[in-house]
Amino acid sequence: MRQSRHVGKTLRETPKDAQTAAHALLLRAGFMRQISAGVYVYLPLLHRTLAKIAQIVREEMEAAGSEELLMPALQPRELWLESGRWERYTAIDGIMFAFKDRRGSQVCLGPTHEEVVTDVLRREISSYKDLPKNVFQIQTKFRDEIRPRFGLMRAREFIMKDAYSFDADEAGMESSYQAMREAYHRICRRIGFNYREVEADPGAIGGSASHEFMVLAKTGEETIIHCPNCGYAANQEFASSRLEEYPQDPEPLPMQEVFGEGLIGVEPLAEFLKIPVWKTTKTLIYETDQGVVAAMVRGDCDVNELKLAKLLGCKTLKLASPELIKELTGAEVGYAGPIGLPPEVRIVADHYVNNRVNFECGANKTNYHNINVNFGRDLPPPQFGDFKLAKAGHICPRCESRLAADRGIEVGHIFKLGTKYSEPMNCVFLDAEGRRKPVLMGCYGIGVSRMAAAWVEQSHDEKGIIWSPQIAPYHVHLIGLNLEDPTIREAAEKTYERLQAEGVETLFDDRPLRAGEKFSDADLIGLPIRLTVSRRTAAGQAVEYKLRHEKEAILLPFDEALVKIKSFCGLNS
RNA sequence: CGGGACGUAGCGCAGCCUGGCUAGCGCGUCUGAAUGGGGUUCAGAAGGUCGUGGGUUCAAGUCCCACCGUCCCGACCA
Repeated sequence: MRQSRHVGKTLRETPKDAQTAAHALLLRAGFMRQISAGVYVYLPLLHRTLAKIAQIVREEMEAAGSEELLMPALQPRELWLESGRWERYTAIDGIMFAFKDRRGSQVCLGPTHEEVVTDVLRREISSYKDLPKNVFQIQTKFRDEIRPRFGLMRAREFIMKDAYSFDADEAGMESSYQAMREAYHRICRRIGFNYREVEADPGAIGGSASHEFMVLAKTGEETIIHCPNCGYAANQEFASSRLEEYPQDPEPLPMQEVFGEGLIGVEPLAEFLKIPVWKTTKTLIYETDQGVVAAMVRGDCDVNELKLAKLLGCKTLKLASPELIKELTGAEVGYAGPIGLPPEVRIVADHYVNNRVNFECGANKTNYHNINVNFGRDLPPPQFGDFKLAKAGHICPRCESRLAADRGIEVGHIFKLGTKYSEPMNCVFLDAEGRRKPVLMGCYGIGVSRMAAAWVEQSHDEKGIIWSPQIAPYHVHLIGLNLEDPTIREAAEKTYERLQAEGVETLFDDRPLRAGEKFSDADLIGLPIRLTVSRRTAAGQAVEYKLRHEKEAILLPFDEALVKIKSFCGLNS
């Protein structure tokens, strides 16, 4: 492509809305433009990169036995009523674009395709002989995000690859899942990501097991908890951990109410009471769709709200308002405790709240705390569960090492769905004994557009993006300098022609600009190889060859440069 | 959804508090000249419904109201 005719000029200044490096660079380098909140135009350069990512994904999916199809983005409400997800996606979470068509039928723009694919496949499958099946598509998805953010990272319209597997039994589903999992590793490796696979929560999609593929980046929205010793790794919202336990007092002491004015937060409280932080207790008041809940965690911990919601079996969960807290506890925020709450408040506690002798908790009275509290004597033991938030420094659930934390960008997520959709949607088959059984499903997503952003987040310097040859929009950025000189112009044109003839994808900067501007643009756009043809090179039939991630350029005869280019980009000679 | 901020030329901003002639600046764009391997220099020029609608006023980019749009923050505290 000739840059003189290319759409997507570079910007000298960073657009003010750009928050992350990837967002800023993709805008500045002319890869995309924003159309509205969370909605972007993929300009030609980004379009090419997306196509390359999609192609890698496609090849690996097909290699793993999946078959490509394309389902509609526009979906009828009926299917979502069948699966039972309409309410959650529209009214409760409000994450789905839904509206009425001209006849008054409710329709939505698909944020995902479990319903449609289940509908499609239930018509295909009637016998165990029809299984297994595996289909995928690469398509635009729509999600009315609460807060679109960071450009392509959290957009309202984005490109996703989603695959779905259908099996007759557990073993089949397991092997489909493992095949997809391996394909995901191959995809991440081919693109060249520095990534980690982690255990994850099956969440709203549902199902029994789930893994996420996280690209490691400081600006990642997810926190990964992992064990440097045994390799355990999980999304923080799903991670387990163990806490250090401490020697307990030999005897329970009398419970006591202590005045401590304005002690907000466990650190100053522990200091004031002269007790270790682990003896303190946080009691958090939550409003849920099933009433008010008081959740207790050890003072040095936080609540994992996802785990808490699962334990409670509730659909919605949020911290109570200060007004409600005052009403229920009779105290200002900061002094809630489990003793003396109204009977309608359900009390639950994390396991690590238990097995402590003489612990502290709020007294439900402004400025007062109870110390030397003991379950059984001072209050009935509540329901216990595991809902503390795992953190770096906690003990690994699988070995004795300390956990560490990293930030990551979720680019892939795979789920074992089981019969979550096949059962309500009646996607069934007859087995060899003639018994009717629901199909076992799996679903497997990859954020194609998010991968592009994740790459930039992971691979850039102060000058611009650094693409790998695998997903770069073009292999070579050919810079022509001194083009007003006909001899040089001809040399540059000829170089361009030969590169194209050899199958090297080339962006040819034929614009009448100064060298500095061209080199700056080249660095910003970040194609992996830069070739320069100029007064310096024209005489000797040479070109100047420079890799984006290296500092020095070298002068080479064209044929030698061509060999290097092909080998660097993995092109056949 | 709650809270906050912003909307002035293609991009980034000033002007608004304290209303007053032809609304400025930098970058970019166009013309000319010089320069010619890391955003060079000089001279000149074009380009704006001041988000939209209403109101106050002799007078509104500036004050008031509504709407639209964009961005940021949001429990980590018991």
